[in-house]
Amino acid sequence: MNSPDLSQNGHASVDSAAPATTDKTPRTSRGRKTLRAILDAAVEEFGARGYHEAAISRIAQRAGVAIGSFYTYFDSKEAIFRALVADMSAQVRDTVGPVILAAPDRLSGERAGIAAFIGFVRENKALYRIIDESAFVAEDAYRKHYLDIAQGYAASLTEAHGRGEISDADMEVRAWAIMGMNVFLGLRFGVWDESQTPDAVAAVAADLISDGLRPR
Amino acid sequence: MNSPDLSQNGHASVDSAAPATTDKTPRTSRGRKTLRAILDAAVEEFGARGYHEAAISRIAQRAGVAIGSFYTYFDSKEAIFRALVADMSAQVRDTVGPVILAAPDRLSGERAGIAAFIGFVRENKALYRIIDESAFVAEDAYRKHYLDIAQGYAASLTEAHGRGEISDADMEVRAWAIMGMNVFLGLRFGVWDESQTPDAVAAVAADLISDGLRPR
DNA sequence: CTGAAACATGAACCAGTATTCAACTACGGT
DNA sequence: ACCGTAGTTGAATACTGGTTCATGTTTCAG
Repeated sequence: MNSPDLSQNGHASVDSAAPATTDKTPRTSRGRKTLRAILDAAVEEFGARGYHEAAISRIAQRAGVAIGSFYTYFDSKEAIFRALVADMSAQVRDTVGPVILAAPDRLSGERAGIAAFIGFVRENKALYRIIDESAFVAEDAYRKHYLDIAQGYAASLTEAHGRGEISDADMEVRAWAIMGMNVFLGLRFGVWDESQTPDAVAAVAADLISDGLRPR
Repeated sequence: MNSPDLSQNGHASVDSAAPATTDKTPRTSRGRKTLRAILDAAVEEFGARGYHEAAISRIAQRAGVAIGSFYTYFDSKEAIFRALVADMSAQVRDTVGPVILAAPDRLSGERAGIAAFIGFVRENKALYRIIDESAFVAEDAYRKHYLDIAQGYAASLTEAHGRGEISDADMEVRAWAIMGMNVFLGLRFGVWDESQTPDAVAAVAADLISDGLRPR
């Protein structure tokens, strides 16, 4: 495959002993700048037109470089798309995760997390679309994204249960249920329509997660 | 656009006074048979390869007809895809809706509905994928699909609240949250993995919807 | 300064495939 | 039996856009 190492701040890049024959990671600051430009252009292009309508030539144009330069940094259209998916998958986790953890208890963390997610989506509509489309372009990356999140989510739910904060049940199913909620609310109230505040939506959703529909 | 009328049993086909100049609806039983074959082949092809990888030539081949025959019934690749989306959108509603309504009360209906949905997904994986991909191929159809469902859903939640079966809150947000739950559970436990029974998953989800996470 | 490694360029190549169309065959009513 | 309409056929057309590559230019360590 061979893509430049995009890992910013920390996230170990798991290059399992790559023979480094054709490492596409830039070595000079000029290269890094070009890569950055291509990446940003790609987010715009993929976000605006979707994977298949997006054209490498247009990405290059947006980035202000020649087509050939694109291939200096990425092996293919799919390669850069995958890089973007992985990059933004990490961004979502790094944005929402800490917010949930910072809360005093699980239930209030849930609420803060949803609000943070909707806010993130509003600021990153293109990236949101990219992850969704990866289901059809790079299914394994898509699965990994949600499987990873769900796993972490289920684990923290189990912990919360250990502390007596939430009731008992299959935490994996719950994790997927709550993830689905978040994603759809993000689409509806983050991407499609911003007339409601993230907090208002999060309040309703968190209340549903905490107490359900049943009348008191 | 001009596509053949796929509406089975009832569902009014809203052909707003089409000049009928080029109606593609088959007029003979031979034609109906061919159309059916093309439709079935298209579901297979789109389901297996996704919209962009799918080829009209391959659909024709699967259906056992010539490429030209495809264009006897559909104006374009996108047209048949949209027809499939609309068709299956109706199928989902007609399958799950009645199950929910048949339940004695909203909360138990919720559970039956989720189980029915997961069951439906397992029997119709291809169609499930088609609806999801419509977000990128025919966004308006995708929006309509979920907006319609959410609307009906919110309305019935409001009714249930009127009957005192559920608590008060923004029903549209709730509808979207529950839809998202369903979709993700359908993906995870219907498409990706069938090791759990739909009923088991539905039980956990319905319990979450009814009583939330909070320990009793 | 200097040469090798990095990086940049974009025309040309090429594969895939949606759609058209002109010729042909089957059907159904009279 | 006959004719007009419905349906069938698949080679040819047309176009898009990913990828390659041979030829420059820039960077930077020594």
